Amino acid sequence: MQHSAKTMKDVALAAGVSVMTVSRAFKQDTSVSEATRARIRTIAEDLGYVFDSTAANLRTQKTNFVAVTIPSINNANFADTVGALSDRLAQAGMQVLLGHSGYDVAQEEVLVEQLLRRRPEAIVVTGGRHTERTRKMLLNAGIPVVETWDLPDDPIDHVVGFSNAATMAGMVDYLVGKGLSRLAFIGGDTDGDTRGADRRRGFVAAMQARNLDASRLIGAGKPPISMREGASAMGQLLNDFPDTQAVICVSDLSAFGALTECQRRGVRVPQDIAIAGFGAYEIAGISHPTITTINPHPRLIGTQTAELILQVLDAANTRLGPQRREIHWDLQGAESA
Amino acid sequence: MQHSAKTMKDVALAAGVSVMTVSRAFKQDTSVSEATRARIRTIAEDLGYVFDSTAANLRTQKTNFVAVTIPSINNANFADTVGALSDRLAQAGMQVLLGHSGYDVAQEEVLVEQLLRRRPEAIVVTGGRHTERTRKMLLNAGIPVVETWDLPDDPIDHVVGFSNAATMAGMVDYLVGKGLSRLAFIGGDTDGDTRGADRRRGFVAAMQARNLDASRLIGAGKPPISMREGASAMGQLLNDFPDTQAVICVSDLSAFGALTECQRRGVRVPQDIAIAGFGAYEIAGISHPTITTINPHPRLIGTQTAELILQVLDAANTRLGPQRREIHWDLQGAESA
DNA sequence: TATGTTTTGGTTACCGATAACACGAATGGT
DNA sequence: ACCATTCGTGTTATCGGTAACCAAAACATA
Repeated sequence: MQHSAKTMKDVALAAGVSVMTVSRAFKQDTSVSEATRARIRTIAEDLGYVFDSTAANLRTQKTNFVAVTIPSINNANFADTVGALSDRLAQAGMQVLLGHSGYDVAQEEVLVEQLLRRRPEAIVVTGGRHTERTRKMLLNAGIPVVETWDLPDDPIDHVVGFSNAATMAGMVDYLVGKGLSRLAFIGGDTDGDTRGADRRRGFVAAMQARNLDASRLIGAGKPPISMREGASAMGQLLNDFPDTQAVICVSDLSAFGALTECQRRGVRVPQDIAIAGFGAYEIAGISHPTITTINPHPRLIGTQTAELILQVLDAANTRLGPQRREIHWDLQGAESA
Repeated sequence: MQHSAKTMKDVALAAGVSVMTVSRAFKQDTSVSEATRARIRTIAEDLGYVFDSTAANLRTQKTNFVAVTIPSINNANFADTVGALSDRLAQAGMQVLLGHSGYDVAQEEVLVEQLLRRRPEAIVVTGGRHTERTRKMLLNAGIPVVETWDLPDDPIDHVVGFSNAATMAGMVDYLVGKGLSRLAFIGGDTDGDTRGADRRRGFVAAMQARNLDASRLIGAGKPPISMREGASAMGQLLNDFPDTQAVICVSDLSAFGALTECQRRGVRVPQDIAIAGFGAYEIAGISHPTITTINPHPRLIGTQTAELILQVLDAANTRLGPQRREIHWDLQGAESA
């Protein structure tokens, strides 16, 4: 069964034509008669020939790869973005080369280097904070770079994202507008999750701007924060700051965990304490009560990124400058706050 | 900024050595002095040179790619498997090339063809049901093939999985052991999700084997079934078969949706109706009540698959036969059933 | 010092496709 | 019937690395 892999040469031989003709038969290229093309295709299929992209990539200097890094593959938000990105790029015949950095910029650096070796035609990174060397590699790569899920002050190239800090300001305003002022924040206790850290900073800044106490910060463990960690953080919050009126969690997963902890303790949500999350995960819309959250439209980030890439690659000759697409997030008021 | 990409030739020129020496400096190859290797590495970094795998892959006929197809990227179970697989393979310098088929075997066929063009050194597919042409392509590929998340009767090559039907038999036994006999099943209403369909068939077979009525099957929509669809299916079940004692859902997500529907209707779980899920998603362990579920150990499937691949590739000369690793699932008895 | 061995680095050909160019045959307009 | 296009196909060189082979230098041993 372990055949040596067939090449175009084998097909050419079997079809009695030159290798070049076989090559042509596998493309849109009109310079082959329909008759020979069909014949070659059939022969190729019969022989079990599979086109070798590797060789074509080298010759044409085009890989049809778009590299993508995300913090974790096991996160519905990022998965949504990658899914949408991948589907849209597939329509244009491009393939996603995915890597995950484990919420670690040092790991991201290793990953970016590995991915660039594969000569992708564009690269998408999640977030706007990177090591110095990562920045340098991305700048030198000579391909479009898109930073997503963030709105960096000093972008490397293109940006498709939103301000994590602004979402927190929006949520603080929403809660304050409901007459709640003793607010807390539950998030990771390191800056490994740079977007989570941005949200925490955004919370603190928004509170201070309104002359409110911003010291109720609960560290829930190493990012990403799970439901379970959200629950234990809520336990800690209820013990340490029993008069807290509302808590913003770094994600809906921790928010749901927090909610279950309240249920276990008989604390009513939102009457005794309001809970808000982030991400508009499906659970936010179906839990009981439903969770107030921020929808950053992950799929939209994916499609917009894909379309930006296709547009930039298409206009490569026209020298299109860095593009910036801001995604408008929504605050989904629901039952929990 | 749009430099033309540097090649080894540029580095060789700058370092005053031959291209071959540069090539050697980038490998374990001992036939270069440590002094020149360090010098070349430094010069390369300064020039912003990035190694081109494409060329190396063509020459060596090795890509370090392992292709993987999953039904959906947005599924915590498959994400766990891919994450574990990817991490383990990365240790061996291999990279995962991921594609998703949208729970559609025709789409899987397209995907497999695309992936094989990239000349992966092994390919992992989820499930044991494929189109005839997919089977043929995989058989002809001349690389190790691993079918996962299933235990096919007629495997293509290697297998790392478990019997979906057996898990349902186990769950039926568990529920019957609790004195419940009027059981229902909630799942997708097409066979798009082949593993889900296997579980439904397993449920029916197990019921019939125990002389129980297996007609309480609720179709919840096109796979994958969401929490929301689980909720509406539960509504339908409560209306159509009000005396049902327990329901098995095709996944924990639909089980959780079903649970929330019960909460909305004031139906007590498990006193009025017991609910069981599948997958051991995090939510099963933290919802209130916690959900009785099957843990198929998704990460274990990933690491076992990775190790099988490394072992088989390593022993390529030794002609190792098809391997079959059965993953032992656990029934996690919890509060909901 | 002479000879054998190891280390280090260079030369050439090649992986499997395709761009660029070439050329004979078919087609068309007058 | 003649010359200009267009069409269909072949030939050659090439993409950027590396295997295989080779040669000079460095080192070791008698």
